[in-house]
Amino acid sequence: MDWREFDQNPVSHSAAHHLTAIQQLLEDQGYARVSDVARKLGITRGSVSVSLKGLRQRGLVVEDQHKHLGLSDEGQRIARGIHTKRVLFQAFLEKSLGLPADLAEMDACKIEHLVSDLTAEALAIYIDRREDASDSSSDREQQVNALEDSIREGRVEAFPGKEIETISERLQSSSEEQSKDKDDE
Amino acid sequence: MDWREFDQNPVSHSAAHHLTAIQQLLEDQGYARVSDVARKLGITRGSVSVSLKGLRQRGLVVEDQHKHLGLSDEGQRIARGIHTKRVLFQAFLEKSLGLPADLAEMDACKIEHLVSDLTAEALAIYIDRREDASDSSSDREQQVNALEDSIREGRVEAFPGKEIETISERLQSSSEEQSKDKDDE
DNA sequence: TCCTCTTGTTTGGGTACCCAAACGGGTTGA
DNA sequence: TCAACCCGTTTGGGTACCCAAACAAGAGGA
Repeated sequence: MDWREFDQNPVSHSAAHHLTAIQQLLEDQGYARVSDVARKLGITRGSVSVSLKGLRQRGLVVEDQHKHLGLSDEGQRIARGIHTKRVLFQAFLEKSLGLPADLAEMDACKIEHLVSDLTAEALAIYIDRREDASDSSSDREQQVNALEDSIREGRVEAFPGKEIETISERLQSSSEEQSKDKDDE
Repeated sequence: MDWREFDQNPVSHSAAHHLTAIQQLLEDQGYARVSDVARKLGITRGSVSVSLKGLRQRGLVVEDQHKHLGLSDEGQRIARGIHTKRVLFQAFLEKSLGLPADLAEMDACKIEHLVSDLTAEALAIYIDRREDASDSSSDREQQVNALEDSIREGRVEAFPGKEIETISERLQSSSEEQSKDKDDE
């Protein structure tokens, strides 16, 4: 598998944030201009101007006669998809893994545009089923406690600690067995 | 929160793969040279030569008198961490979310270097607890079935479909409630 | 010895981002 | 009317990657 698949995504990290920024500005204030996007993303107007030129050529962003920005159908679809992925991952990291909200937000932001649609779909189904099935609050509490124990013991300081690496090795060897079984078929 | 945190990671996607490639080559064949790394990553020797110059300056990669590459302690720690994260995420995507192995591998590869150590730690704990707790095979089967239903219904074609977006909206509004509660305190 | 192969490096070109700075067009208050 | 200001765009510079191509150095085989 080519490890460089990462940069042949539908949209880059930068593009993802430009699109979602426009979408959010439209929701919040009814319009979006280059300056608004620049302010929201914390970069210069010049950078946004250039980036949007590309997105306009790709047909994701449109502009009316008053320099007001909008999203094409495809642009909307992409922006919605990214937003959905962010929400799903943030919720999973926070509620299932027990991570603090700010860290969950940051990690979700980093990966939102990278994961495939099918992965997001599967995560949604997974979260949905867990929520129905059990008293998730006590579940989450247990996870938070386990995590805090781990932090207290200082394992995270030198990642990966011994315990986590044992788990990782076990997972790896079990998946190797599986692929061996597959070869035997 | 600054959305550009993504590029101020300990190592870039490229660097991550250079380091893990060296580590794996050392395991597999006992040595690693520029050409070996280039072959493994599918890029030219020239690119690897330049990239490794930077990693050597950062003290992550070392070189003996015979042009044989190695990892410093810090380099080893980073490579091990990335590898561990890849294994954890791949296992989660495949076994808990029921994704096909190749997709799980691809998505894990994309995010392995981005997630924080604490997130990986939490995921390890999470996986570990689930494995002990329940008959995970039937769990996984259920998840796979649910996912296949979803695919059959063609929801993934136009991501995000209605159902998944409903879940996402619910998650979002519940987390907004939470932060409102926090403000009231 | 000489030819050939492999190896590692350097160089010039390309892409995708970012910034700072300058410029031209509007709007607005004095 | 005109200076002050905000807008969007363009331009030159910087970083981090990639490639292709040219080079020098070493290792062998004929």
